[in-house]
Parts: sequence; structure tokens; C-alpha cells
Amino acid sequence: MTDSNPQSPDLHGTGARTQNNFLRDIIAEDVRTRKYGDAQIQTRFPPEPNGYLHIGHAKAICIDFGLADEFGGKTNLRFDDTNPEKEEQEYVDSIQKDVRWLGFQWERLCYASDYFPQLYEWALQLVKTGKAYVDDLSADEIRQHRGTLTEPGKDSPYRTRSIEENLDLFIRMKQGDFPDGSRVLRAKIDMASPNINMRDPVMYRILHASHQRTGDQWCIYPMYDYAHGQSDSIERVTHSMCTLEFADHQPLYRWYIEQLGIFPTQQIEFDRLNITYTLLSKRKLLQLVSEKRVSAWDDPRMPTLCGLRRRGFTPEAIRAFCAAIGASRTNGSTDIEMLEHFQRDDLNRRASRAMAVLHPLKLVIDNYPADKAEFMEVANNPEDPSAGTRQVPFSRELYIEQDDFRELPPPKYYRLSPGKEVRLRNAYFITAQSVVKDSAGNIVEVHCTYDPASRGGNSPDGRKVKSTMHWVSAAHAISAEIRLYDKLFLKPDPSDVEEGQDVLSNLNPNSVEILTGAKLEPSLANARPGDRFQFERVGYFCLDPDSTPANLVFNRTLPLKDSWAKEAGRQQKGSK
RNA sequence: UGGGCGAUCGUCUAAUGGUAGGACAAUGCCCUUUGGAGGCAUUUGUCCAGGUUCGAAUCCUGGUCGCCCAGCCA
Repeated sequence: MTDSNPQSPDLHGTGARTQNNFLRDIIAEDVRTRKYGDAQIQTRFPPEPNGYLHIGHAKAICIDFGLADEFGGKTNLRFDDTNPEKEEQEYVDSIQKDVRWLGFQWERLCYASDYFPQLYEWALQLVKTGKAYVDDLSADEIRQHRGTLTEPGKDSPYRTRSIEENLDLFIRMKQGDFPDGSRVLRAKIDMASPNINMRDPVMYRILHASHQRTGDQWCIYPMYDYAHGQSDSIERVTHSMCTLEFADHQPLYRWYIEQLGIFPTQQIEFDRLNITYTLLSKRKLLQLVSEKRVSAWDDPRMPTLCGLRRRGFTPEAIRAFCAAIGASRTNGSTDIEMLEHFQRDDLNRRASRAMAVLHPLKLVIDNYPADKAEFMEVANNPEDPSAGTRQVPFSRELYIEQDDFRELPPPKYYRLSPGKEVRLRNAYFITAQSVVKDSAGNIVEVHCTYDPASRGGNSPDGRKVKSTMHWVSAAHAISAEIRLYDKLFLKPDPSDVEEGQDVLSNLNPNSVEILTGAKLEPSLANARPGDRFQFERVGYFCLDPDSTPANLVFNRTLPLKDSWAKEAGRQQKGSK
């Protein structure tokens, strides 16, 4: 951090420094010049309740809530519920839950539907001042009249209707005199505008649909473009942050606000979040769910907040990630490693350690008494002494990881092999002596001897070992189901598909692997759903809600970084 | 080929006419009772061409490339 690169303080207790960005600059300047007088900074997070929130929304939430908070302002949660055909209460509920889980509290809970009466009054006003008209053209005809990107549109034949007729027709639209799709209310702006959004945009459509909040009270519904800017204005939102694709709509929002003479909210657009190997489109995520390519919205492979939560991700890590990526107006794609880094960083500091053997291999200590068992004192988190210690049982027969033994060790393999001495973490030094194989030649047991003087993991003679391995006592171990998750998509850009294919063709067929024979240290029997652990030398895991005392289920949040895997990969590559 | 927006290490992002910096990733070394974590070091960048200026990532001109817009979706 240098003087020429000032950064904001650590705002959310995430430990991550927040990058300066142009949004903060704009707000800071508006505060400095007292653009809004004594009024506080007001922002809003405006989701449509038509799906579950994902990590892309987390970025927007952190911007909307974070920036307001930084300048002593407030943020409303507003549901942009103007399309009853796609919206559901289930989504309204999940969105509130996810925003809270992320760690934010809204000032007011609002709904665009709360403004339907006001919006209707304003529409009446625009009709009366000749700024809006009822169009009888069909959707198809309206499209044909709209022109193209390079050609201007043509006026609708109904554009010159009298104010009286427009008023009568619009009122009757609202009364339910007409069927769906028969007419719309349009703003009278400019069919030749180079900005297509200004070519007499539709304000209201007839929809005899029941709305999740207003029921059958309305049969005309405002378009998003007619509702959004005014909703911001009603809430006296000072800074309305949204994604880049809405930049073209700004002139329209301003037009409505000017015609109506209401509070002018300032809209500022920033770039949408993209992450490699990840799909961030509500429509496509809905497709994954409805076509059962994943188990549900909260499938741990989903980038939804509920999916990430179930996977074991923490709100602190997601906030730190969002702070680190900042915001700009550049289209790009953030490496998934960045997200994973902040999650590992958080869990490394906070997660309790435990020993778990995913692929068990029996280890027998020949010179350890068969009837003996002792308890080893083990640190719950070496990064955090205040996390305390626990007692872990040790006995003659243990399980170790299959990967931790090689009869013929490759170069730079430091783990157990015949004649080699290693340390069992927090226990003893052992030396491999022999193996037992089944009829197929598979190693089913490794026999070793231990050094009783090395209890706790150090030899009094100062002898060093190259490797430390985790273990669980066979007699005391508990079993669990382990779900190993990997990337849902094969390509960095999932939408990079062959002609005629869709994103589903890029689905990773091995995005989940279920292990049923894992052996865990007994303390893990007390875990509760949502509890997160680091299984030492393996990765971060989280107890799944599917878990029962009789069948524990752990989700792998992320594997630990594994420099041996990298070395082994290098060796394999080199030998080809 | 209309309009809008943009282009800085491999990736994300700072520098607002004055030393191109940080994070992720990568590489090497050190350390380690997790081949984890940590420490140190290193590599890589201003889209191109002109111009203005003592000085340009920043300002100007002209290109190039990318994204968004033709829902009665949001």
C-alpha cells in the first residue's frame, strides 16, 4: 500500500482490502460536494424474484450495501416483481435468506408491486399530457414497426389517437375489458431514435395473471423499464448501481423522470461478474435445475449462494472475494482460483482440523500391544491456539491413506514405503516392514514397527523424518460418506460450444464422486450440518444437511493445495 | 454496416499529466509435526499508429479488437 494507491479500510472484517473503484470515487465526490444536501446516500439491491441468487449477485450486493454503508447511507432490498408469470414467493424467501446470510441488513423491504397504484397514476398523467398512447398492434406488428439496428422504425397507425380515446382505452385495459396481448400502452417518444429503447417503448401490457403479492388486483402490469427508474425515484435512491447492459436504458429512465418531474436518481453501470468454469445466468441455472442436471438450486456444485453455502463456502470469504475483484466497466472473466483462494484463506484461519482417511489402507504396528489404546492430545487448529485441543484415540491397527504408501516409491516420494520411517501426526514414528497382498496382488495391509520413544511425534535423539501422515484408529473410527466435488463445466468459458450444441455439452461428467468407505476420527460424530472442518492434508469439508447420525455425509468444499500432486503430474508428463 | 460502452502482467484490478503498483496464478528458494499454512525472491503488462507536452496508461486524431441493444423478459 502506497500513498499513491490508497485503499479503503477493511470494512467487513474479512481481512481483505477493498480496491478503489470508480463507483466509490463518484459517491465520494457527491458526498464532498453535498450533491444531495443533508440527505444520506441511498442505494438499493433490486433482484427479480424469478430464481436464486448466485455469486454474481453477491458482487452486486457487496457494491450496493457495502458502498452505502461506507458513506453512512442505507440500502433497500427491492423486489422488481413486475412479471407475475415468472416470479414466485419461493424466490422472494430465498433471496432474503441469502442476503442476510451474506451478512447484510436492508433498511426497507420494498416491492415494485407496492408502487403499482402510483405507476398507474403516472401513466394516466402521461396519457393526459399526450406522452403515451394505446397501441392495438400485435406484438409481431410492433416488432416489425420497430425497425432494426440500422434502420429507423415506423410510427404505429394508432400513435395519433386522441387523448380522450387513449384515456378511455387505457382505463378499460386496467378494468379488464380486453384480452391478453390485444393492446399495450406505449410512451410516445421517437420511432427514429438510434437508441432502440426510445422507439416508443411499451409501458404496460395486459396480463390476466395472478401476482404473488397483488393477486388478481391487476390485469395490466408495468414493464421493467417503466417501473425501475420510478421505483428508485420513489425510494429517493441517490446512486442506482446496475450492470452494463442497462446503460442503453438510462435515457429512457431519465425521460420518464423528466416528464413526471420526480426525484432524479443517478444510475451508474458496472461490469457483470464472470468466473471461469462457471455459469452465471439465472436462465441457464434454472435449466440445470429443471432438467435435473444438478440435484437442486442448492446442489453444492451450483454457483448459487445456497449451493456455495451447502458446499461449505463462507459469507466472509465471498465478501473478501468481492472486495478483491473490485468493479470496473471492462468485460472480463475472473479466474475461479481467485474465489478458491479467499475461501481457503478464510477456512485455514477458522476451520477446526480433524483426521479423516478417504481411501483407507490398514496399517498394523507389529510391536504395539494388541490390547492397548491411548489418547493423543491434538491441536484443534494450529493456526489458532485458542481453538484448544482434543483427545484422539490411537491403537495397534490404524487406517492410513492408500496414497500414503508405495511399495515402489517414485523419486521425491517422501511418504511411507518399505524400510522408510515417517511420522504419524501427533503420534509416533513408524517404519514400514512388510505388506500383505490379496490373491489379485493388491496391497491390503501394511505392517510396520513404531518407536515408543517418539510419542507425540518427536524422537528424543533428534532424528528427522521427511513426512508426516494422518491416520485414524481402526477400532475407534467412524464411517462416513464423502462427496467430492469438482468443476461443473469442462471449459473455462462454458458457453464456448460447438455449432448447434448448448452449454450442457460442456458439463463435466465427473463433477461429483461419492466415497462411501471413508474412516474418520470419532470426534467427527458430533458434527452438525453446516459445520466446517479441515481434514488434515486432504481439504476442507462441510457436513451436509443430508447427514444423519447413522450416515454422516461430508461435502468437500475445496481440496488443500497439493504440491505433491503437482510434482507427480510433472513426473508423469516428463515420462511420456 | 445505427447507437452505447470498453481495451493496463496469463487473470482481476490500481495509478485521475510526474517512479506502471497490488491480488490471484506461475517459478525458485527458505521454513514446516499438514508436501497445508507461512516467509523471501523472480518472471510477465499500458491494443496499434501518429500528435500535444520537459514529461502520456492518462489529453487529441485516426485505426484495430471486444461487449451490449431490434421481448408485450428483467
